[in-house]
Amino acid sequence: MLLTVDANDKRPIYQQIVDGVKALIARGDLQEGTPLPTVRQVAGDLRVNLNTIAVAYRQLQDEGFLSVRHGAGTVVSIRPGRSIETEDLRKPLRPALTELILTGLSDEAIAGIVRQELKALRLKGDRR
Amino acid sequence: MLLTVDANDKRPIYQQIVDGVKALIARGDLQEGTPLPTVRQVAGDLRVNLNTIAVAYRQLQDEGFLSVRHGAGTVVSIRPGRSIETEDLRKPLRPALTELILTGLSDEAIAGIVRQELKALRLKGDRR
Amino acid sequence: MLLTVDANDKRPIYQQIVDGVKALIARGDLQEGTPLPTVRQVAGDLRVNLNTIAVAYRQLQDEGFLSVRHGAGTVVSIRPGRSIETEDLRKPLRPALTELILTGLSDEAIAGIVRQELKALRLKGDRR
Amino acid sequence: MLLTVDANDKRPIYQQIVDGVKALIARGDLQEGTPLPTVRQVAGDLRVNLNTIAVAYRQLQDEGFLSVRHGAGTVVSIRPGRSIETEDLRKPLRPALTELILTGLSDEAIAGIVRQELKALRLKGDRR
DNA sequence: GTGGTCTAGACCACG
DNA sequence: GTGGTCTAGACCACC
Repeated sequence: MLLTVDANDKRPIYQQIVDGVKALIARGDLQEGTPLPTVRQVAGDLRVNLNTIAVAYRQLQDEGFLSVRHGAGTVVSIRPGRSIETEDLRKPLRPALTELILTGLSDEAIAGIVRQELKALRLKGDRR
Repeated sequence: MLLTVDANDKRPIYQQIVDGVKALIARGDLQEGTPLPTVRQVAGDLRVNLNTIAVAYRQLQDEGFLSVRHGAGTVVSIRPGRSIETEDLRKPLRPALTELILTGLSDEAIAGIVRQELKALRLKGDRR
Repeated sequence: MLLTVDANDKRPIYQQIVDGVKALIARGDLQEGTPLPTVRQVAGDLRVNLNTIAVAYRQLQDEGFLSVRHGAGTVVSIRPGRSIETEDLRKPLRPALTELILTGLSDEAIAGIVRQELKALRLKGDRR
Repeated sequence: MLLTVDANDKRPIYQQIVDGVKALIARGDLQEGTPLPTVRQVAGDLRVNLNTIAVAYRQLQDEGFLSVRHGAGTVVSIRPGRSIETEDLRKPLRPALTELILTGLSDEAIAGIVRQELKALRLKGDRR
């Protein structure tokens, strides 16, 4: 698996897992139907508590990104389970963009950074 | 008062205050030297405990956005408190952009949304 | 416990904790990865309120000396949080040195005192 | 007068005044018998509250550095009014030295910095 | 169990 | 009157 957890990251571990899986799906590394490692295996690899991984998988399932087939493991499922409002998608962008503005960067410079990040997030197979 | 707190927001109250003040500075509503309302006043307006506001003001001071004079008030102070690395500014962007990608939006569409948000975050003069 | 608080000390309690932990790190008693006692334990040992210790730990985290994991404990983490300018390190020296000068001590005598203090502040190995 | 106050300094204003006068005495710019400007004048020059300067003068008087002659103003008085224990002089040195140690500087390097500072504090007539 | 946040209320230091 | 600190006690998020 390409997942990692960073102790210095301010996000809780379960959130890092959730975001990590989403990133892998977004870039195409994980496709519809791809089986995911078991909770136990991820927990062992990342040296993290079992419950933490279970919470992450549970949230991914709630959001419709994972499909749990009883006795047959977990597979990726692209169809989102809950409807998303664009406002909810824009909100988390704002504090991040505000920080960039406060460093004195121009709108063009910030747009350039965003374009770089988008490119990096879509580069299939780009192991961090 | 230009600050608000939203009970539904997942960020803690003090963080909402911090982000709110930064946004006001970024858009030019608060300029260098502008006095801020007292801790007690903000606390009263927002129906929030005194200490919560004090924590927010303290963090803003640590980051160099406020200059707090003990018995006197608080004023905006743009000087950078700690140097920020661009990597630290890019990281919070990624989960937000990933969510946008997962909705199926194209890079162009996402860049358009970012441009809209940047425009909204700037008020007085779109400088640069 | 190696930490103490002195009611006669003019520094606030949380600052004494911060300085105390830094001193333990500087002398090598606390090394990278060493777990720190929990907030509750320190609070109990020193007969001080929980929040006061939490404030100290938080400041140490902001300065990059501690890595706090939410549900897990706290460990020492030497990585620098913010870059420090030498000028900021020299300033607090000046009032202290001025007081020594005013007692009539020679530069050599003062330098001797400083050397003594440096020796006392280092324990494990006087490296370098 | 050569006194200044810095809003960004963490010390309270009255303490900056106290330290400033002591520094001027230590470097010889103010000598025994030298008259000091009135509280009112200093307050006006520094654009600071009258009471703040009065508190500073009061503390300097308590420590024996100022002598107030009723109706004849205030003059410098080198004989310290209260006995000083060396331990009390060493204590404020420690947090400052600890910070220097934590940056990784060697004892020699730190001693060098101290020597530089001592030299600067003694340079008569060196306007900051 | 851990740390994080918030409240209510108190007292002190500063200007 | 301002901000700074501290307490006691509560509830929540995380592991």
